[in-house]
Amino acid sequence: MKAETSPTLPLRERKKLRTRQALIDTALELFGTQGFDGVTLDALCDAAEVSKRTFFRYFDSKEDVAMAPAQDVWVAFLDVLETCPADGRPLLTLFEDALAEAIGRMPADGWAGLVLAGRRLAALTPSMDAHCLAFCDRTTRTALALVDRRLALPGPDGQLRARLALDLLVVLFHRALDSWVAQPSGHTPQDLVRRLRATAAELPSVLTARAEPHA
Amino acid sequence: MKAETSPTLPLRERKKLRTRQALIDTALELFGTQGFDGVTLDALCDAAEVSKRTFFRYFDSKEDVAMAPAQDVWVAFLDVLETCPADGRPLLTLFEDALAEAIGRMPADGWAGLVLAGRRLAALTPSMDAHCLAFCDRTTRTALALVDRRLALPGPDGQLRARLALDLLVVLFHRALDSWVAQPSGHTPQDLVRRLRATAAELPSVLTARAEPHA
DNA sequence: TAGGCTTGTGCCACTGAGTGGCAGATTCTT
DNA sequence: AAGAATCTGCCACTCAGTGGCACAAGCCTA
Repeated sequence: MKAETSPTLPLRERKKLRTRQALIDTALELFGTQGFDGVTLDALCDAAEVSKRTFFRYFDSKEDVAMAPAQDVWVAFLDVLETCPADGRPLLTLFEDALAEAIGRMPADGWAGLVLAGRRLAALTPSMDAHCLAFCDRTTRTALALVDRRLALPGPDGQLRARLALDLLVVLFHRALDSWVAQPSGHTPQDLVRRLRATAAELPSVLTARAEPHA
Repeated sequence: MKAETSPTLPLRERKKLRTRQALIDTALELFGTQGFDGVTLDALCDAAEVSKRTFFRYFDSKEDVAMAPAQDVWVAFLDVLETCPADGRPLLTLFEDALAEAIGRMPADGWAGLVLAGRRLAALTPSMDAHCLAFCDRTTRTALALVDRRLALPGPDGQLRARLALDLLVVLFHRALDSWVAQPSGHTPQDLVRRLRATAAELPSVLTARAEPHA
């Protein structure tokens, strides 16, 4: 990941960004080789040359640092949602488009690799998975409040429908991530968007799909 | 919650069930009055008159004990899914029906109250929410494996569609729980099923619902 | 009903995540 | 250059969760 920071930022802010990024990089590196539970916070802080106290000024938990790149997408998503045109698109399409754009905004050079590392780790570490799901849930609630403020949700169940649409989006994103992570190579943001679209395309048939017993 | 246990069970098993239920009851009672974080494990174990070591022989974590009643539904769900007829119903309907039956199997006398207490707690306690979501995710995976074994999932995307259907079910259940918890009274399993059905009925319109900017 | 056998429990010491407080260092402002 | 604001390091602390071992309670034969 590039450590390059806008030179307009004051020195103090640049240093903070660098420390943060250093923690993310070394964390994912160490976790990747020794496993999440195989690395104590003390060891991580030692490697990153910060005190444990400082670590917790940047991240809320040990899990947090490994999920930071993935969380960036959702922060961007909220930002897109805040400013995107509220035309007549179906709500779910609007959300999909916003998420696709948010993914597109991610830095092209190191982000994908960090997300990949984070997801692979989450697959092996229940507590990371839990934190990830909880984060998505919180983001969903924030997004709902945002949408409720900006848009007129029609009908008495408008709020519920919007919430369901957001829940659906989260589900689609996770399944898209699954298949994206599973592929052997070509882990680009663009490819992730492609998989998101493909997963979304399955949705209508999910509502009606049938299955027969084995022959 | 009834402590009555089948008299056919050996004494040792009956004792275990009683200890387990005592832990659940006192936990939800203490958490309810002093908050999840306001009660240490030592205090809880002291109140339930067991050692901390014993607590962890019954539950994997402090969060676990408060979620036990809610988890029972999903255990029952897997059981229903294992034995239900695999007729031509749409997959999602099949899942819905199975969950409805699982809810119906819950004991009528104290279960609803415990789930209610657990959910209210989860709304205030991020770590409980996280554990709950993670548990549902794990159950989803187990269910998928089960379905894959029992049913012929058609097409190359059959697996994905089944997974999405299960994800949808979990989302529907959570939204149903939300509205069930929000109502002032009448917290019965039957009412929860009613709300699950009502939420599911919204699903088709979610895929196409639109929203306009505020007037 | 006394013997061993299995299984559950209590106790204790330990690891590791996360927090509060304060003193000292670094950056910003004027 | 000095003072204000902010960030960091250090240390002691709480509490969740684990491993190990001795003991006790239910179980099963003779």
